[in-house]
Amino acid sequence: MSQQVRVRFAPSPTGPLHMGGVRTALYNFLFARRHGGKMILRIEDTDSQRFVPGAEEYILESLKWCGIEIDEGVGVGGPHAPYRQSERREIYLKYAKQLVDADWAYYAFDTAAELDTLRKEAEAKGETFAYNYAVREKLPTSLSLSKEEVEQRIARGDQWVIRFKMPENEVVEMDDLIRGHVKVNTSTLDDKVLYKSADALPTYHLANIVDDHLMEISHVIRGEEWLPSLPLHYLLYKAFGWEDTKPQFAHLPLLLKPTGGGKLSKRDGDKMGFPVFPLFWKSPATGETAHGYREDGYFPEAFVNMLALLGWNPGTEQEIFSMQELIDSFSLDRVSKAGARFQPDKAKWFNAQYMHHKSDEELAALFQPILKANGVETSDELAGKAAGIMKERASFITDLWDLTSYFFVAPTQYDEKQTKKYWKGENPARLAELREVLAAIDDFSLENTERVVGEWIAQKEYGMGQIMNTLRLALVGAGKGPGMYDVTAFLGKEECLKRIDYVLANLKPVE
RNA sequence: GGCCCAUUCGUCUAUCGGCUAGGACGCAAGAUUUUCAUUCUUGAAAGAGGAGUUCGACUCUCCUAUGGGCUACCA
Repeated sequence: MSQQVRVRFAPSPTGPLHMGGVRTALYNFLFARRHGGKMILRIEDTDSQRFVPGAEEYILESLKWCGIEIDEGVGVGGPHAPYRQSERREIYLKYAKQLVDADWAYYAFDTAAELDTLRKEAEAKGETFAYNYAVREKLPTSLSLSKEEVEQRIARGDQWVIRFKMPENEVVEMDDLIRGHVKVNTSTLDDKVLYKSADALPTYHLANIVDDHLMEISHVIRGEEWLPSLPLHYLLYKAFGWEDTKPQFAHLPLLLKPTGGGKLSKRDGDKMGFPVFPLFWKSPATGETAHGYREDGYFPEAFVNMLALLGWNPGTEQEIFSMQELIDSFSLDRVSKAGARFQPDKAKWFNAQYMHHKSDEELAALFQPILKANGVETSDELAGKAAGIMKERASFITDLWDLTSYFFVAPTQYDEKQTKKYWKGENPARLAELREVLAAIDDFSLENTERVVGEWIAQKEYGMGQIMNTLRLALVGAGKGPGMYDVTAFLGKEECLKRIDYVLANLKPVE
């Protein structure tokens, strides 16, 4: 790449950032890092109606959690500040007027209500209303009105918009890094609003092109939903005379629902029990809440890894990637063209992989808050040890409590099935015998206990399964858990004997 | 309706004209295991349909079908 790579992630703060948005941000970030370029965060808050308080903070926190670093933009500043479009409003009018002066745009005075009736009338006749070359000179615009009237209307405070004057019957030829060559005839396009006087703000199209130009963006990597407006954007670059610095475009495939049709939405997550947002979200307006990957026990590395492989592949059979490995292998030409259906099972699998490879120390740090929430005060060492023993069986950090609680809290209730199966016949008496065997052991390490008990069972010719499961019932309270000697070693001699004594004294054998 | 994009196992995908179509998730069976998992082995499972180009097409072209996106003074 000859010029400096500068990419941007430009979300609109209209709600929590969707995981599809996170993926777009991730691909931008990977591309920037891969090419030694800059990642810019621009907030596109040009819709004053849909602004949601807290959404911007949510976006920032989400990116941070994922390890997507911003080089320039909202939150960090930079040479092109401000990076919030609402703080750049005075910039856009000048450019909009420049387009009017160059006859690439015009003023339109229709009200929303008037346009609405025009649309309805057309619909009634089985047609579709398009604001384009066919009607713009028949409607109240600066193309049909006299110069004086236009000035008069503006002066007296009539509301107006500036619309792009879409050429008639021209073919726009575009190149997309993912989709290749695309052609569109301009007659199928309409005169998009670029600027609205009502809130003195541009629309997406104008603000986007102006800012990308001003911020020297080299590559626009965004969702496929923007492909239909690419011709407009191409024409805008042409109208401004910026064609030689026009960025390259890459339109990403969409993330689709796990089942059924359409793109992934919040509702799917609620229905099928998986998050569609990176972080927990509570709507300030409605109080509605939504699950987040973070709170649901996902590791950010796993979430990012899973997201990266949804629509991109490295061309090898590697599936587990650290962020650095993603950076080293990412390339736009290995992004697929078709939409990718999101699969919760695969996300879970990725998380389990990371879970299995975490060190005891890392797990301890993540597990401690959960232990505390369950009223357990313990050392990081023990928390990590318990987590380490059981991590192979867990997919999420949140699974760990169910898997390890008996390490920290002695059972007082005993699983019915396990009790029925093993707390009968000779087993209670054998457990009493085993208690004495254990009591005589000095070195209570896993290996030694295993050896001593093993020899005892062999010598007495007892059934291994009966003995071990009875012991499991006493120590764990159920038929679950890791290897029995993992439990004895963790608990220690004193606690083991205590739990056995409790069972011997309190649990009534079944007949 | 119009415009645009897409189409390989159920799902994510590999294949850039030579294929016995590979991997992963999930599923099934088996092995391991004192429990539950993990792990390992094996298995079932795909080129939307039709024309063309070619010695040869999953790969190229066209048509059809299907899916998706867009069609706001929202992004």
